[in-house]
Amino acid sequence: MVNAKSTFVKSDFENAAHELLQWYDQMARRLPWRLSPQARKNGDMPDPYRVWLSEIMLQQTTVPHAAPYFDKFTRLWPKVEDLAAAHNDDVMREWAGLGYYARARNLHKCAKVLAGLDAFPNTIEALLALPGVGPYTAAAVGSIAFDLPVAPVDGNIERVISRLMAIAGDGSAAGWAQDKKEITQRVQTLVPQRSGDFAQAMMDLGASVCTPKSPNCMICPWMDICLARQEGNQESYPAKPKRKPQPIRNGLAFVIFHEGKVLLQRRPDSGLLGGMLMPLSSPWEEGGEYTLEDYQPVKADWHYRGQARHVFTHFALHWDVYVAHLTKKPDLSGDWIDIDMCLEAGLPTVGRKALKLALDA
DNA sequence: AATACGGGGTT
DNA sequence: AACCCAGTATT
Repeated sequence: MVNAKSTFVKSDFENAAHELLQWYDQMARRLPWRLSPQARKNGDMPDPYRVWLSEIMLQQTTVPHAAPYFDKFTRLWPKVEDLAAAHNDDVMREWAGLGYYARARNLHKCAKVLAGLDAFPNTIEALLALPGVGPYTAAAVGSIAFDLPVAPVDGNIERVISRLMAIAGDGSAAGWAQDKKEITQRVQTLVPQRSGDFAQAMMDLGASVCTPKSPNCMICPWMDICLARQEGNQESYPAKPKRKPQPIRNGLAFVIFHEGKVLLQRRPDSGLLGGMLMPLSSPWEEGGEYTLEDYQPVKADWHYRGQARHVFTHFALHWDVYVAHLTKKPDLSGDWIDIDMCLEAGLPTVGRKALKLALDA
């Protein structure tokens, strides 16, 4: 019974949380949704609404990308009741460009639930019941907003803990699933009294020190106790399965102008870019070939403006952009938006790319 | 367990 | 061009 892993005992990392918190007290990033460790030690706690909002925005999204959206949302809707009272179209428009648009729909749905409650849910079970809140977000909000004795596990913390405790399987999907389970269990054994700061400290460590490539171990508060560093294989952790390459899909975009306006249509609520405004388009199924003749939404004198390229999660789109200036208003459903306003109308990035090509010329 | 679902940064 | 994400919901 003597490999390195089975000899793990809690005391190996007995002071780990304390050492990390000492580092965090000096090095904490200042973020719009965050209370400083000094403020928290004085007994202040953050507004749970702001913590929840930030964590939804930060799902699979970097701090620099999310921060301006957080500022905008809290300016437009300072309290959860304000967000709950907003029109869904406005929420979707303001979210445009952040990606994973189901988050925006669930955010608004969740705000309506929260506005009907007497207090913000403050147990893991109650948080998990909210739309758009999964295991990570429940633990993040629980610890950061309420100091519940739990640790969130996101990609950063998976990496930090897998290195600290040398947790890595064979790199298969099944092996990684097992690793994640073990990481989630083991990190709980480290959680100190200041669980909110501990969670934020691990995120800061992952973001600024224990980076995926070339981690800066020399300035790490866990330098001496990190098992991966003792092995000298920091970068081999975590052992994640390879992602499979994405296929390319082709499609045609149809940007229709009429009397200084452009026609946009709202996509169905579910599925890719759900609920977002976009130019008209052919389908873009894998292996599909679409011709102007067969797929034009209206007979017109179409002009080719170039190809908009965009990478989604599981495929890349090569979208050939055609424009038409119609003198007679076509019989097509959708919203006619002033040309000057259309780039601020709340389009997802791929829609903006196509529109920019169409407006150049 | 696998897939759908954006977008941008780093190397 | 490959890799990395401050994940959740659905199948």
